[in-house]
Amino acid sequence: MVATEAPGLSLTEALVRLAHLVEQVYGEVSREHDLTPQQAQLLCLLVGGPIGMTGLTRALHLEKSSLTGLVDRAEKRGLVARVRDARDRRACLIELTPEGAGIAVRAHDGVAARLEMLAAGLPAGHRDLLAAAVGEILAADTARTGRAWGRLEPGR
Amino acid sequence: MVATEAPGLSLTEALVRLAHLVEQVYGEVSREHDLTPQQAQLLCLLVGGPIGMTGLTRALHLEKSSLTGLVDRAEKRGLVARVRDARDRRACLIELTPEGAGIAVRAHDGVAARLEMLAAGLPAGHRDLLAAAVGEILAADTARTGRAWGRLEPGR
DNA sequence: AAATTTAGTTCGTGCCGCCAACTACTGTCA
DNA sequence: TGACAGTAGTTGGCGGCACGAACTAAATTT
Repeated sequence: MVATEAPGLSLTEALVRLAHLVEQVYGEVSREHDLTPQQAQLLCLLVGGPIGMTGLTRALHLEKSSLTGLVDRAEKRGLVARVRDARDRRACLIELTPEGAGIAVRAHDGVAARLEMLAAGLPAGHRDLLAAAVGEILAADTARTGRAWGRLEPGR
Repeated sequence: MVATEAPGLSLTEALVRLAHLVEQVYGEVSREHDLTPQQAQLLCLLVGGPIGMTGLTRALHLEKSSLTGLVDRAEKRGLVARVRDARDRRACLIELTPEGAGIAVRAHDGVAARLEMLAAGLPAGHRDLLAAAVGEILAADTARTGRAWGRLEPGR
C-alpha cells in the first residue's frame, strides 16, 4: 500500500518521473557542494576541456546572454576562468580553475554514486538493457536535432 | 560520424543525459503553451484533483514560500484557483480552472507525444523492459525517501 | 573599402527558490 | 476553559536563472 507503482506505468510517465528524480539528485548533490544545478552542469561539461561561449550555448541550450551571467557568477566564485582564444580575438574559452576542477569531479562522482545506489536493485541484465535503451533514445534525439548533447568536438 | 554514441555510455551518464533530454522536451512543450516548466508541472499534478499547498510542497519538493509564488502567478493567469478547505479554515485547496485543465491536458499530451516519438525506434521488448526498469528505480527511491512522487493520497 | 556575419556583453524584465519572520487556525493538555 | 505547541499558508528580501533587444568588436565576405 505504500508504493502501488508496479502496474500501468506508461513509458512516457516513467521517463518524466525518472527525469524529475535525476534532477532532484542533481540538485541535492549540487547543494552539498555549494553549487546551483546550473553551475554543476557547467563544471561537469568543462571537465572535458575548455569550451567557448558559443559552444556552451549549444551544449546547454541557453541563449548567449544567459550564459554570460552563468559564467560571470562561476568566475566570481573562482570556479572557471575566461581565457582569450589566440586564433580569434573576439572569442574566449572557458576553462576550469584547479578548484573548479576538483569540485566538478566530486560533484560528478556524487551524482554517479547516488544514481548507482538507486539502480543497485536492478539485475545486471536490466541495467545493460536500460543503458542501451536510453542510448537509443538519445541517439534518436541526436538524429532529430542533428547535434550531439555532451562531448562536442573539442576546441570549438 | 554523426552520432558516435553507441559505445561506453555508462548507466549513470545515460540517466543524466536522458533527464536533460526530458527536461528539454518539457521546456519546449511548456513554452508552446505559454507556460514555464514549473507551471506545467503544477498543472499536470492537479489533473488528478485539487491538492493543498502542503501536499504540493511535498510533491514538487519546494519550500512553502516558493509554492506561494508559483500558485500566485498561475492564479493571476487564470490557470488555477485557491478554494477554501471546509474542514480546515487555515488551509486551501488548489484546483484547476477550466482553462487550466484544458492547457494541462494539452501540455501533458504534447510531452507524451514527443517522448513517444523519441522512443519510437525501440523494439517493443526494449520499451517494456525500459518502463519496468525505470519503475524499479522509482520504487527504490520511493522506498529510500518513504514517499511517493506523483499521485498522493487524494483529498489531502 | 564596405557590408555582412559571428562572438560575446549589457540592460531590463520576470520567474524561481530559499530563508526568516509573521498571521491565523487547530489540536492538546492541564 | 484557557494557555500552548504545532500546522497551513503568506510576506519580504535576497540572489540566481533565462530571455530578448540593443550594443561593441573582430572576422569574413563581397
